[in-house]
Amino acid sequence: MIIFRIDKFSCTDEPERSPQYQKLYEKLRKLIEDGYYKRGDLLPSENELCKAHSLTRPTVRKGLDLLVHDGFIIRQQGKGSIVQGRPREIGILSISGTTSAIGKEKLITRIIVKPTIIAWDNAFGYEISEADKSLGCITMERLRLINNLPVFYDITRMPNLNLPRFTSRSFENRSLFDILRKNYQIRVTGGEQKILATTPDAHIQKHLRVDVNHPILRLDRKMETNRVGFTFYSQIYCNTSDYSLSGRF
Amino acid sequence: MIIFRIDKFSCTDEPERSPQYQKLYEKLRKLIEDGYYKRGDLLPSENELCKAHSLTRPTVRKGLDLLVHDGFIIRQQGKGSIVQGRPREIGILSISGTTSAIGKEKLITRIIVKPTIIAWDNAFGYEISEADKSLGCITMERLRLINNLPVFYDITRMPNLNLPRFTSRSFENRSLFDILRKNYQIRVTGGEQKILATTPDAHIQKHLRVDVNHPILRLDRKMETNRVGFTFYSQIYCNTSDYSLSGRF
DNA sequence: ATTCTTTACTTGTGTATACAAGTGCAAAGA
DNA sequence: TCTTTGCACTTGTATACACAAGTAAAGAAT
Repeated sequence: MIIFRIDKFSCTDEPERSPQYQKLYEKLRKLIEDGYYKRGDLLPSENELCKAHSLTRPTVRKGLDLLVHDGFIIRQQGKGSIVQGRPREIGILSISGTTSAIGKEKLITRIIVKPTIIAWDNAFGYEISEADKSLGCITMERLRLINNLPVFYDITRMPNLNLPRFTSRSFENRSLFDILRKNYQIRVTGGEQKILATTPDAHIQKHLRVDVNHPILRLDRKMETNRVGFTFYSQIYCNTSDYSLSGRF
Repeated sequence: MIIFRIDKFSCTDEPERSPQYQKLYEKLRKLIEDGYYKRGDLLPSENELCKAHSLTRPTVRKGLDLLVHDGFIIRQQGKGSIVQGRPREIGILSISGTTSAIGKEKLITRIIVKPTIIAWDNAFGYEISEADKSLGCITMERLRLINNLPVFYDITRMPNLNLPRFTSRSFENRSLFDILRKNYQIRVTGGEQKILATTPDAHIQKHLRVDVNHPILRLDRKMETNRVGFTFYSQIYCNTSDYSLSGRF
C-alpha cells in the first residue's frame, strides 16, 4: 500500500492556531491600535489580565513582553504597563514586510519581474546553503508606490521549495508576508540586515524616477522563518526624501 | 536633623548586580564570542544548563531568549540551541552604541564639540517632555574614525539631569554607553530610530571628507533607558561607502 | 537490507506559587 | 500643616512542576 505523505508545506487558508500568549498579544495590540487604550493609559494589571483571560501570570507576562518588544507599551515596576501609542509606525526596520510598515498610506505594488525560477547567483552578500543552492531560486521584483509616488524597489530571492501554486499566485497589491503566513503557515521570525546609502543605477533611476546624484538607501535583508531551514533574501532600494524608515531596537 | 538623601543618579564604579538570567546570558555570550562554541555547535541542553548553574528551566530559558534576540543562537524544538556564530557584528542598528558595533576594528573618537549645556531647540524630530525641556540640554558632537577613516559623525543631546561630574568627564576614545552604564548604572534598554539617505551639509562634508554629492546615511535615534523618565537623543551621519551598518530585527 | 516503531531526549507551552522591589496614597504622627 | 510611616498595589525575579510536540537514533519487524 502506498501512503501519500502530507507535504509539510501544505497549502491552506486557515489561520494557524497560536499559543495563548500570542492571542493575548494580538487582542491587546488591536485595542491599542484601535485607540481603545491611548498613549499614557495604563493597561489592566497583570493579575487583572490573568482573571479576565483565565491565564496565569507567566503566560500574561509573555504576551506583554511581545508588546514591549514592539514598542506598544513600556512597563514600570510598581506602576504598571504604560501604553506608548497607536500604530507607532513600526516600520520596515524591525518588522516583517514593506506593506505592514506603511500604515494607513495608500500603497500600490507593481510587479516588474514576475516570480521566475533561476539558478542562484548570489543572495545580496549573504551565504546560501548547498541544499538551497541545489533547489534553484525564485526571484521577483516589485515597485512600491506610496500615494502614487515610487518609494521602494524590492528584489526578492527565495529557495525553490515546494510551495504549491506559488509562482502562479498574483502578488499585485498583495503582501508577500501575508501570503506566506496565510497560505503556507510561514512566519518571518527575524533576520539580519545591512543598510547603506548609495547612488542609483540606471534601472533604479528609471523606476524610482530620480537622477544619478539622488541619494538612495539600500537594505540587504536575510529573512528567517518558523520553517526550519527556510530563509529568503531581499534587497530594497528606498527613496527616503519623502518617507524615512523608522523602527525600534 | 537633616538627612542627606542619596541621589538616585549616584556615581560609582561598581558593576551593577544583575539577575541570574542575565549572568547566564553574559557567560554563554562570552563563550560564543571567544570561539569556545562554534557556528553549528549545540549549546548544552536547557536541563544541563540548569544543573550546571543551579537554576531552573524558566530562568535558563530567559537567558537563552536573550541570546536568540541578539542572534547568537537559534533554537529548534527537539534538537537544541544551535550556535549561529561569533561576534556577528551586532551592529549599530540594534544595539547600544557606536563603539560596541564596530567589533575589532580600530575606532578613534575625536571630540568636536565638548559636552555643553544649552537650551533645548529640538531633539531630531522626537518630542521632548516639559520636564526635560525645563532642565536644559547637554549636547556634544563626536567624530568616529575606523582605521583612520572618518565614518561616523555623532550629535548627542540629553536632558541635564544631575549626573555628577558628567560634563567634565573625558569622552575621548571612550564609549558614552559604557560611561553611563559603569559610572551611573544607566543602561539603554531600547529606543526608536529613523533612517534616511541624504546629502551632507558643509559641516559634515568637512568632517567626513566627502563632497556634496556623496550619499550619506543619517540615523535619528531616541534612546530609552532603565532610569524611568531618562531618554536621550542622537543624530548620526555615516559614510557607508566602506562600512555598511548591520543589525538584526 | 529495509522499513517501521519505540524510546529517550530536546525545546515549547502552561500552571501555581513565592518573595523582592518600586509606586502611590491614605492614615498616623509631629 | 507638614512629614513620616505603613499598606495595598504594581511589576521583577525565581522556583517547581506538568505535559505537548518535534528530533534522532536504536531496536524490532518485515
